[in-house]
Amino acid sequence: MVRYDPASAEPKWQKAWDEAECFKAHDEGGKPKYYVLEMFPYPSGKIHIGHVRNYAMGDVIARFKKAQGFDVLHPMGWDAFGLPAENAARDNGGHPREWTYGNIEVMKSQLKRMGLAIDWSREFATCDPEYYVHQQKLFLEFLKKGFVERRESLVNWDPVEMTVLANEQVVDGKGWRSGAPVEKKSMSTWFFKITERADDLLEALDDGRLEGWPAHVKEMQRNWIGKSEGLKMAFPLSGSDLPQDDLPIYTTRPDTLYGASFLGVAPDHPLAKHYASTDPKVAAFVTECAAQGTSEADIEKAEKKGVRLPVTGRHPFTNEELPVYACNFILMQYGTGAIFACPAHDQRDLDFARKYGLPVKPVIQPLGGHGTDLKATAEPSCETDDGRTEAHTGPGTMIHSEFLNGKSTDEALPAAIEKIAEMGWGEGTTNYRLRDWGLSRQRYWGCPMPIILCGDCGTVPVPDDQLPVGLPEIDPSEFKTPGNPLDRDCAKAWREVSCPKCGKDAKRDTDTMDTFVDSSWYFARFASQPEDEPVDKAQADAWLPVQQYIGGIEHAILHLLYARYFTRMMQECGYTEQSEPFTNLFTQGMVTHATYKDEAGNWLFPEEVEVRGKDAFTVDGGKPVKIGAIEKMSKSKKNVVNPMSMTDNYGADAVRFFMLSDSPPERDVEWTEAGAEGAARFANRVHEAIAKGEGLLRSTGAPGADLSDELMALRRKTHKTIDGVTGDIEHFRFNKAIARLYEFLGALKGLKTDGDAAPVAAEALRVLTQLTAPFMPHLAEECWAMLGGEGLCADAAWPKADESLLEDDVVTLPVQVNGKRRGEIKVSPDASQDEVQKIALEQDDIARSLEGKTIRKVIVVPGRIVNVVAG
RNA sequence: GCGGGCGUGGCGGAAUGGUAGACGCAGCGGACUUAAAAUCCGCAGGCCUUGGCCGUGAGGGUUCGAGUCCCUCCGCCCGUACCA
Repeated sequence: MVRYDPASAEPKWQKAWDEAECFKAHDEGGKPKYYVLEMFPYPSGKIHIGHVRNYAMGDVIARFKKAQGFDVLHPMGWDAFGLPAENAARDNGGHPREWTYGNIEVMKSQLKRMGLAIDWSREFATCDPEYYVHQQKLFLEFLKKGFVERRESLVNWDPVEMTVLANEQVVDGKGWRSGAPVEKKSMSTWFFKITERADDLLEALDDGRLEGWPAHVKEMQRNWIGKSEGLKMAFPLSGSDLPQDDLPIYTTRPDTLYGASFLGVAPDHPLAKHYASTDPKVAAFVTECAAQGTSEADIEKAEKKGVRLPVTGRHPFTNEELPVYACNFILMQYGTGAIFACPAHDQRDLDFARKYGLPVKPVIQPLGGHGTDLKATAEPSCETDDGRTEAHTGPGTMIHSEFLNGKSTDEALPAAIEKIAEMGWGEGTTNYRLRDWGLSRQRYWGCPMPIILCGDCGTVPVPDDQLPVGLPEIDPSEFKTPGNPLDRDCAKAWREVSCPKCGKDAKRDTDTMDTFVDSSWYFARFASQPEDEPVDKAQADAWLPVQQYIGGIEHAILHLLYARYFTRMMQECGYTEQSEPFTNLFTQGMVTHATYKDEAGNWLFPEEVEVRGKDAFTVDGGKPVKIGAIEKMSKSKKNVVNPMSMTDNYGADAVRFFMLSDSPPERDVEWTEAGAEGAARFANRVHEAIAKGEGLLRSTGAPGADLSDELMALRRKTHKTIDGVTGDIEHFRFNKAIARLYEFLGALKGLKTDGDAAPVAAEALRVLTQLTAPFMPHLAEECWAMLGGEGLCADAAWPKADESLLEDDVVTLPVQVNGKRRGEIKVSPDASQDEVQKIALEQDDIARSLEGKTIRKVIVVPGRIVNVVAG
């Protein structure tokens, strides 16, 4: 018998699919539409095993939905702008464009080798001018509608490299390459006013529009938007050289106002900056904070520190003068950048108060237990039972708070707001953690802003007939110089233009757009790509929203929130009826691999290592190798495998199959060679089983009604497998679908293919082939052809389970005594509870276990279990 | 720090509150072979002498019954706004 040979079969069937235009989406036609999309890849050089997992999942869905009769759109493209292309140009010479398109070519051929059911006719890269011209048009439309504006913002500035740094490029407050302390610099940049949509973005998480999203992703977005109800109020200031009369603060805990012991402002708050200009101590502190990382984690994890400012603020209720500090844990971007601190009921405030000897005034008596004898005191309080001291941030009863005394915290909150509003000091307000989306990037390899900056007219849109604003040709050597080449002489001719409004000398905006903009509407462009506008509404809405979106959890917040926001803006501009882009979302886990180190502690690639049992050795030399932790694949630890060499070894089907077989798709999966071998073995076993039924689909009809028990059992197994695998695919339980395929293949052992058995075998083998097809599409075609199936397996209709064959005529029920399994009984599935109870109590093992005991209760769960309670 | 996730045999993992360990990997035994590879068949959570006992990160709780629900704790991973 001929063994299955993926190396010859896979290219053969890929060609057959191509020629039949099997996976082309049809805009016209009466079939229901289904849009399945995986997050498009960044063209980094070659495909990663993580891509294989992602696209294998989408491919299962695409093929499954096609078989179920849908007109499927399953496109592919490239998220092609971004910093790595410039880094590559700097390090290796060449132009970012060449590097990017070269990578795309390689990765496309690699994806094709995977045999994915993709409609390649809709492919584009975001760096194609034909794509970004429409992005520039959208930007200008959004500008006209007031969704975008230009304003000042702070960035990480590397004074040596003369460039803006990403947060990840700031290490310990220093630039990653130069090592120079990073400065915070103010620049005029563009913002999408996403905060204006915060409420709708939040509401849609709960009003049913995103029912098909994982709850945890919605929770993450909810927290990210961070809506809070609170109080905005101003504390009147006194002191020398006052730049402002009062200090507006924001708090979500106005109930703790009587516990206030100081006021705090962010280090980059105008008040702090004002005193920094005259007081060296304040200046030193502000500079120190500016050097601290800008990321939220850095700020929150840093030791709580501050510096006293020469002002005090008057407490509106007590008239007490509270000291004002600049504190490193206050964020200028959140609220008003200023707070009142209540150390007794906020941990950060308490840490700070301890350090600087500030009073701690408890005003909430915790519910129940400890803390009942609290007094207003300058000492740290709220001791817990084990002697630690921590702030009580939970609910309780108000004390030492005049008009609030005796109220619960829930009652005190609105009461305090009302009183402050009455007195005219402030008002209740809603605040969001979400900030506007700054989209300007001081980089070359991105979509240019279609804006001209004129000294007289300000920001002027580039006229429509001059779009796209392309990237100027730049000599590759320019990328060796740090900073944005668009700002330098090499781009002078491109940059210096006359103002379209007044005709005077002006210059282009040299910033390019955040690459998140590129990925915020690509899914719409896949659905419809007219030449003269971003999308055609009718055509786009025929496909949108994406029914199934699949990608990494790392995009749970930013990309998905931005895409949701963009869809709303496009809706308002009349490009779609939709407000939400993705109906169902699935977030898949990462691919991990063991790490290896040689005796000297150097990382080794998996192909340099031979694993024998629990030990490992180098391939050349046989020196001992230390096996380390199983971790996310990363170049630095060399624990990466090349999907293409794996495909050479085992076949694309086996690689795809293994990626889906071992772990639930939302969880991380560990790549192992043994697993890929197992998948290849499965392919061979299927091929072998099918070979027994060669031509059977041509030579035999449907199974008859009068069959032996054995053949009936096989038919039941066949139909139960259809039912199970169908449900598993629908619910993204690919690992379980595959387990069922293994089980089914096992049940086909010793299959007879003659006489009465022929039609039953034909049915079983056809079902095996078709259920395997979404996972191993090439093998399935080979099997389909062997069985004598008509046309391509990829075009065949999905098998339907016969309901009458899904139930057995006898069920086995476990019987427990006091919750422990003591025996089992066989009963008819429709036996009454009384009958089941009777049979259970008479069963030998059960009767023995019950000897000398009194039966108190018998619980019968139909079709499940019997539990006898006895004592 | 905050937010999210995960924790079950040697390993990946199954299990609408109802037989814990389906299925796979590695392992062991057997068949085939001069031999090996490949393939096929079988065994397999742990502990005690055939029937039990113990077992789902730790500790409590709810229940006739808990891997699953509740509370407390431990460990690991991800996100944290200019990486994509």
